[in-house]
Amino acid sequence: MVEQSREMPTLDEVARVAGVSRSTASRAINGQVYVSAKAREAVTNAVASLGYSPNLLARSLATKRTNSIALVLSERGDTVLADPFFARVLRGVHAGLSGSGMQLVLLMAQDEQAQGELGQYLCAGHVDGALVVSLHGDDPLPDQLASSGLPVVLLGRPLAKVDVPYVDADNSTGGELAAAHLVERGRRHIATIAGPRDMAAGIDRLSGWRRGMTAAKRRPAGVVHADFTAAGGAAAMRELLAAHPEVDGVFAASDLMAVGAMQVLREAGRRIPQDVAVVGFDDSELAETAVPPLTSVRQPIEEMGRAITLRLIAQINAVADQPSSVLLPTELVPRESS
Amino acid sequence: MVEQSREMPTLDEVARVAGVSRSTASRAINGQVYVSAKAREAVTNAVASLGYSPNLLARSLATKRTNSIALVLSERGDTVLADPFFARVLRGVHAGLSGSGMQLVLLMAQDEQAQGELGQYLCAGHVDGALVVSLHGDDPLPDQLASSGLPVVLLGRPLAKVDVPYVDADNSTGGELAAAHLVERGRRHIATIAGPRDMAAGIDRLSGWRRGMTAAKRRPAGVVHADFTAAGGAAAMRELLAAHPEVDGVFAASDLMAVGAMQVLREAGRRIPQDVAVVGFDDSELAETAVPPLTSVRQPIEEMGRAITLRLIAQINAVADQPSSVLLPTELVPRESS
DNA sequence: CAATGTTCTGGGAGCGCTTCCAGAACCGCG
DNA sequence: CGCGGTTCTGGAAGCGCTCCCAGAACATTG
Repeated sequence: MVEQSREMPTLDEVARVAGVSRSTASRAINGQVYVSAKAREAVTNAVASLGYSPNLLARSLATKRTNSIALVLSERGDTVLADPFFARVLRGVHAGLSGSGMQLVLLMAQDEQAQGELGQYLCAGHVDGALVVSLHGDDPLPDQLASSGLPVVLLGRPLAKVDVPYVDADNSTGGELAAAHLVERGRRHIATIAGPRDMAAGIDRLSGWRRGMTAAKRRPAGVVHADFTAAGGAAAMRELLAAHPEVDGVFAASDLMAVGAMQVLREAGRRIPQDVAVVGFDDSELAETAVPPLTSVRQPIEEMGRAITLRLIAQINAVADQPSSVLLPTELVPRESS
Repeated sequence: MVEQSREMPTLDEVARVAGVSRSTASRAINGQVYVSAKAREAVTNAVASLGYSPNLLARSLATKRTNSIALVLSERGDTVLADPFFARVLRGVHAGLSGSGMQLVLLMAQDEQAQGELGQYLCAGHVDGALVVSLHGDDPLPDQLASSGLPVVLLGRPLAKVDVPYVDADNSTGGELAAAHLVERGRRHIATIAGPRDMAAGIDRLSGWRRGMTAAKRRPAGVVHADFTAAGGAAAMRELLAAHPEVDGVFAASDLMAVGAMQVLREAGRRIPQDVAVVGFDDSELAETAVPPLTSVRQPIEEMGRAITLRLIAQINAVADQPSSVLLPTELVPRESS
């Protein structure tokens, strides 16, 4: 059942059919110089007639280049995959990869134990480099990988100061934009549902929002941390309503949390945006389909995925002069919820 | 910049440090029989002290086993990745993979030209098997792969009769359930927004719905095909309203189309579910968050992803007695839209 | 025509691993 | 003590490819 119906032809056979040596066949196939037109043609024909395609494994073993990179989700895979964020990153990575001839290996740390295996797998020469999406900023993996010499680029600012290049959205400015927007909309009691304290995205959005509030000379009307999920956002909103019933503007650090919050607001009889204006973060599809459509801070996730990929490929090819890290701009997309 | 800081130790070095031959070291590492306790311990120590981890490439070359499988998205990658369907499949695949020690390589046919490369890559021995998610039923890829001897399992019934095992949801029964439900809710003029004619999912849901209608002795009050997107669903709904203003029940073959349809209904002043009951398909997150929450036919997507993965692994390991194909049950999840 | 380059070619040594095979070491037994 | 049997070991031959190197073939000069 597992048998490969036809044995794959090898380079030796190609060489034999073409009447040249294996070396010459190899050179012809790889388009190198110093191959006579005659030999090249013979090899080309042999390849075609045999339906030869090189064994990439063997090639990799010889060249120490695998032409594939890993996308590492350093989170429990089942959780992170539920997040549309991930799909968008993947799209960006895919875009960045296209035309490079590289393949993508998807890896997820499913549990503690697998974390070790993962590092081992990555260092065992199966990939040329790794993209690490590590939502929790204190992840040891990036450092571990980088110190083993594997080219690594991070998506998302790491919390610890590690010497690994990263690409992130300008979360801080995004938070600032949200604050400014709510102020501009005439809101007087502005609260925030912040992300987790152990994720850079959570921290930076919150600090940006704080900066925006300070700049507008406003005092925060409540700060509650949640976990970026809809349920978490709902719980946080309940908490906020209880503690600060006067709240009339909320910045949720993710669209998912914003949607959860809107649900709670609706149940509490608050109209959106008349009674309470809501701003989310991500500008995901969810924001567009929400009722009412959600004002949200757009972060260019696909772009980020693309950026880390290009950056990694450049690093693998030892292109010099790479910026160590990049923040991509965020922008506010006003809709009807504010 | 690309240098691997420390050269990876090889099996030879382990053997030398342990004072045994390479063969013995290999046997010890792979836990084979016929290794003396003494030798085994020496090797174990050497491995630990050197920080050795086997080069999987070399191992694969020797064993002709790569311990990785491909997930092939035989659609334009950027499109398919936007679909939450895909994320759920991936989650299922991931679950199915866990504990098997296999890795996942993600492949997408980005364009016509890449389609060929893709097939070549897959057959070039880089993976032990392939999962093919091919939404358009007339995709030539599955057949091509299977005939090259590579173990392949499909997600989604292929349109052409090919000799490749597949796993799909019982779309037909799902459509039937939707019809029966709308009838039971007392709807008299039931229409459907069907999926594309060239996808098995579209065809099967429609035929099931037709069967359900016939069983209830009802005549369809309109059938419009759309493309599974929200915009498509909206356009279809407009068409339906124009042609059949009396419609009071709609089965949309995807949640996305259902949401689009609901938008149009709302704009047309129809109340949901009082004036028009709506049933979707997928039971996605969208169905839960829609306003009003959408009655939908649940298909166990994660389960399907898991099933194809287990099936493929079994096939790779040449486990006999595999059912050729499987339909997983669908069920109706009633919510407030009907 | 010898001398000097410039293409082009095949042999062969790897890459790091598994695995076959033949033989060494050890076991208990008559 | 010799003998068949079991357990263990190292040598060596691959897996399919790349790439170095020495030399062959050919072209170009004085």
